[in-house]
Amino acid sequence: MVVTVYDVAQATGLSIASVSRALNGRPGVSAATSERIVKIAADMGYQPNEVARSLVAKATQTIALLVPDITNPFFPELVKGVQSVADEGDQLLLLLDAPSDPHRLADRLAALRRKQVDGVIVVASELDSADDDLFHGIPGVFLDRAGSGSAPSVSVDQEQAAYLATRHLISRGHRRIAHVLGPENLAVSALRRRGWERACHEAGLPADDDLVFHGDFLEEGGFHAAEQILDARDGITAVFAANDLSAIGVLACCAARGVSVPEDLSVIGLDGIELARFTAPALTTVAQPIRELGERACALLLDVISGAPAGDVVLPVRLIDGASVQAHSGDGGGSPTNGGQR
Amino acid sequence: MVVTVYDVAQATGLSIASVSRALNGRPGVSAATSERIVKIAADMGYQPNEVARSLVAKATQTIALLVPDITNPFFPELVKGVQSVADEGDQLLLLLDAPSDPHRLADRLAALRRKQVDGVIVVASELDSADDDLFHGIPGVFLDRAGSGSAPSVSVDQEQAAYLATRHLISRGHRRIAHVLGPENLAVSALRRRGWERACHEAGLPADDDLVFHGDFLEEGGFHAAEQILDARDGITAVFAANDLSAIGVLACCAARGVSVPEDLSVIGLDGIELARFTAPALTTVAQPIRELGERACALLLDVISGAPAGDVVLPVRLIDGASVQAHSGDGGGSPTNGGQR
DNA sequence: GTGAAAGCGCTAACAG
DNA sequence: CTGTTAGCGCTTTCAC
Repeated sequence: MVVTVYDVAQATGLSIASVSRALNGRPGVSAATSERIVKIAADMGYQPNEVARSLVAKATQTIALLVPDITNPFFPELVKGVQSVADEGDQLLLLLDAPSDPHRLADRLAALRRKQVDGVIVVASELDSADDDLFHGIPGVFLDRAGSGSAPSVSVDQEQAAYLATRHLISRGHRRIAHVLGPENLAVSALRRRGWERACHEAGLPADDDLVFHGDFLEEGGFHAAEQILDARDGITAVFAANDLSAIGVLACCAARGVSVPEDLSVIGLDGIELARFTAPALTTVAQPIRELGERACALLLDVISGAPAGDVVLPVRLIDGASVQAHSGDGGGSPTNGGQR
Repeated sequence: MVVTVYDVAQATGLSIASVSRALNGRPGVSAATSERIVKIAADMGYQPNEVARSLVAKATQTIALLVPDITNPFFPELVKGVQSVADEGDQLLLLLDAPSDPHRLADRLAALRRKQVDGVIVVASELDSADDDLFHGIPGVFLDRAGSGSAPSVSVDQEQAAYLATRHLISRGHRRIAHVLGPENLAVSALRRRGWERACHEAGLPADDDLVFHGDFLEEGGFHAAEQILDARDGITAVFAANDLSAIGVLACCAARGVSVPEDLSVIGLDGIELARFTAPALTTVAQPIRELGERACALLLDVISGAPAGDVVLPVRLIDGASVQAHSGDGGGSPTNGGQR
């Protein structure tokens, strides 16, 4: 039914050894025979069985990427980055969703190990406990989570990113800045909150619980948080949402209630997803170099696999000026605001 | 280094056959020994090598999902659907991006075949030529593309969906309705355009080239198209964007130019992505049952793999009322519009 | 340059 | 109930 090296050997009248050599371009066959073998194999529609090959090679040319929630636009952009270098390295990329439950995550990882994947990248932004040797022997790297010891990582300084976002609002004269949290159990959420706090404290501004609103990194949570912010109002003139999706939820709520952004309320996000350019108004945000994060992570993994020394990588963020932040009448330093793009 | 059945056999003093039986819960071992084997194996940290197992089983318990552009939010939602039933079926799901170039697509498929995946789902919305036996022997199903003959498919009636979207605008009194196209080379684009045309013609409305604007299924293209629409204006009071992402681009452009939606221009999309609920204003759109499409496709594939008879599946769409469409002063029939949600 | 044979780790007859 | 023995399809020594 399916044609194997045996069939090719028989058809050519040669041994499977020669066939294998020829098909893999390995030396030890005369150019002439090699050519003949390749041609006949092609004619017969021979396709090597990678499973058999992997069994002897003890390598599968396959790496896995575990992503917490493919539905969040941040991750697909990350995937693109990983994909591009995986392709270059001729590795097949398996994308799968990572259970947030560390126990189930470990199971998935074990399954991958049994499948003999050559390496694993886990996007651990939404993972809390940095669990010891999650990887249990297989080469692995963490993406979007700072050094957890057990494996090299590629990430940005989340606390700093949040700090910068908040600084931006402060420089525009805002004195009461609300923060929409990420999911409470995540390390990133805590880091981003801390960055916001640091910026506020440093500027002598309040950063107490009254200014903190629950969120979930999704539009829904941002929308909800905004409802509460708008209900309370409480002198708040700006909000720093823990990520862009939350910020989009905030914008949606404002629109629904006729609160105009940035005139009545300034909004800043964090992530720099593509979509942020197409909100109304365009979202001001602190962007992570998303694609590059993916690329570096994959390159790093390839290094680890080949046994090269590998250290942690931390990439810089940068502010992207949209039209969702406006100078507030207060004092405040900073240059005059960009008043929107219309 | 890695522990194998041999090591376990040695440790228990039994044969590899018994070990294999016990580990797989197959009959032919006494409960007592079986228990002992399992325990010892666990202690030793034994992990079966799936590659070896696959070689003999001639099955990998793995299916692949080829998606054109994971960056378009439509697809991640689809993935979720597929994932859920793949999990139930204990199949590992490989997600990979499908080159739009049919030649490179064929290569990818060939690679998957060599990897011995048990089946493949190809999201073919963005594929033009329905190429004969793309699958070349491996069980496969098409997702989001109507019957192409070579493999069963799961889809919605795209022409009808577009027709419904346009009908909705017409029922709100709009008489000059622009259409933002999808990528020109795609079959879906043509179908959606045709649906728009049918609705217009049927109502005695114009559907000529002046009303058709290029797009790319992305925000960018929608934004661009909107610029042209607003520049020309030309009596246009509503636009039907070929997909939600395009519609989002249109909304962004309107916002940037101070054109209010739906007061000055009504906008309707097609897809029903999650995000459509959080635009400003919330997008009115014809929704595909995205998750269910994924679920059905995977279920169908599982059927095909197990040799069960499998027919094409067509799922219904439904209108989701947002706040981006408003009744137009003209005549028009239909019930009074929902004036926005604020 | 070419072939015979061993073996990757596992499952599945077939004997005992 | 348990062990021996063949392979699955391929790569790779090791002889010739």
